[in-house]
Amino acid sequence: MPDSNYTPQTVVKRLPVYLRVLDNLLRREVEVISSKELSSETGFTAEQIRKDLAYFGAFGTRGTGYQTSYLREKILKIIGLDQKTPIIIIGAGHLGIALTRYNVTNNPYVRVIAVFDNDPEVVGQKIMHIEILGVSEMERIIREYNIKVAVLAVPADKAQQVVDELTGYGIRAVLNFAPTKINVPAGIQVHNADLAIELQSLIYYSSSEEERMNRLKKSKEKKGEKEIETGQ
Amino acid sequence: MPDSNYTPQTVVKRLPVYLRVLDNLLRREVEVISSKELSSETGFTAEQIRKDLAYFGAFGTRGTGYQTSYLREKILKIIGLDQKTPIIIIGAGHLGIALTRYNVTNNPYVRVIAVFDNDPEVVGQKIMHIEILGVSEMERIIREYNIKVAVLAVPADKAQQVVDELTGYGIRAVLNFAPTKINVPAGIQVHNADLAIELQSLIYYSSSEEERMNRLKKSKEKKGEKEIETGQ
DNA sequence: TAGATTGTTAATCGATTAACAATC
DNA sequence: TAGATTGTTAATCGATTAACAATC
Repeated sequence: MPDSNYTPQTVVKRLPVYLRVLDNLLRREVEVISSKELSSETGFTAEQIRKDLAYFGAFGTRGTGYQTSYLREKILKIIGLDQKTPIIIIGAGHLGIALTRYNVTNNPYVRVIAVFDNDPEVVGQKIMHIEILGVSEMERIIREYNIKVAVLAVPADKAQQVVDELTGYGIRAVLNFAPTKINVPAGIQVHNADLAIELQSLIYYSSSEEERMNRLKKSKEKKGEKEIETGQ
Repeated sequence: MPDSNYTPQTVVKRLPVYLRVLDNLLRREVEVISSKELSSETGFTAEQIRKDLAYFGAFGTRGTGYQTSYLREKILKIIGLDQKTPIIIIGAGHLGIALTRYNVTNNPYVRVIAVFDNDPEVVGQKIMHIEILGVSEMERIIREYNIKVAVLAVPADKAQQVVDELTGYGIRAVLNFAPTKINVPAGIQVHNADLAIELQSLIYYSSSEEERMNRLKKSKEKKGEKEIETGQ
């Protein structure tokens, strides 16, 4: 029963793109924007943009378009970015450090409260002004700051165990960079940001259609042979 | 005209997941696996897995399942990972460095040929054993190693310009970490791995359905008020 | 042969695109 | 009023799920 207020995930994923474009437009002091112009800025169709926004309300003016700053405010509210979201990052390896720096410098909508690691060598150090804490401090920090969102940058073999802990402490959404499937109770969101998988699926497209078809043909032929060999 | 050999992108994105699971199974010396078991390892349905594989051929044995090592070989061929793919990484900032290390240590299917940066301070340094070269060397390296895949980790305002160069030198697929839309000629693939956007869409789900509905309601009410205020 | 599981076709579901009335 | 553009409903497209015959 997808209740009447259900919004497809595919729509939700586009909202931050709209937000970014609106931020850029405001910087350029563009005060009004049509769905057609938003289309050329985002790469999504104008129809899709209008339909996406219609899930949440009617924010435009017929004949004119959308008031940039007003639409931005609305989208901020819809996503829940009207206040800075406190987040934590688990894992202070190279990726964890890069993600911390990235979010501190480039993501104005979140506040990185702390980074956690189990290596005593790095605990106590700082990434920019953010402290690296031992994992034993996780529960305290999560509860103290009422943190709901965690970024996971730990090795694959530690990921499930860490997420079990996190959900136990009240975390509701995890951005998982560990290359492994994670099981969570209903209602908890895990989004996978699997860099190796992204790259590998891209490699599929890096050969021409012709090369792919040749590989495929060879694949099918070999299967044929194999069946004959073993089929007797 | 989606020709008969066209494979949906959504299927291609699942192939590396199958590959990873098969790698793990082989390590555990599991020799045969059913679509049902693959389902529990991947989180995709058994029907979907069988249908995905059917795009490329018939690799299983009815009544038995799939031979792990054979299916792995086939998927390697399909994606084009049967030989190590040479890639380059553009941008030796924190993210570029993290991506380089990550792929060198964790992605056995690619070989990072070089990292490029325009900062003379970092050019000449090494990340693990990989050299950081000036961007003026890009063309030479791309042509010398016949590189088709690039990972882009440069600031947003440099991204389009760099990609224009890359495609000019023969790059056919770009994994873009820069938070901006990139325009490319037909036939060139750009996949966006936008970390801030991933995180922001996750934040949407970090509040409960109730909280979201409240925000939404408020949003719609305010819009209502606004219409009344300005509608006279 | 009986049991299991694939490969494939048909049915369903969901998302995108097209069309257009509403309205600024 | 004429032109423009939204918001919304209907049509289309594509992907997932269900069903089942083929076959090991």
